[in-house]
Amino acid sequence: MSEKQHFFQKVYNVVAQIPYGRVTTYGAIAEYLGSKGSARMVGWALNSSKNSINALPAHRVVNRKGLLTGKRHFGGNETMKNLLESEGVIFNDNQIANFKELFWKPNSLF
DNA sequence: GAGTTGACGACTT
DNA sequence: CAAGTCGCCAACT
Repeated sequence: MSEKQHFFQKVYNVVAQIPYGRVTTYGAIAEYLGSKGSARMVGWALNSSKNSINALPAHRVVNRKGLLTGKRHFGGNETMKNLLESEGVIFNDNQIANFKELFWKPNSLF
């Protein structure tokens, strides 16, 4: 297992740790991994995860604005938004209204 | 093997 | 304040 895979593995690990009703951002995860600017890799990791047997709560990962940019990868419908709303997340159109409150940072106690 | 894309983010104009 | 550009690194064509 190379260190690159560690990057992906870490993403899986962090995303899996996101508490119910909480959300995080790609950048926060990337930063936690030590590659602050590689938020795209986090997205790639999730993209790979959907192809894997991993059942990651990727719907809890949004961009820094709290926008569901990845909803199109959930089948193109509002599955992502629906799931989050199910967890008590308040939405304003496609943006999380109380994003700041729900923001969960890796390395944070949960 | 080289170029393009991508679930982002921060900086610059 | 809004839009454009660059950087990040791996995967896909």
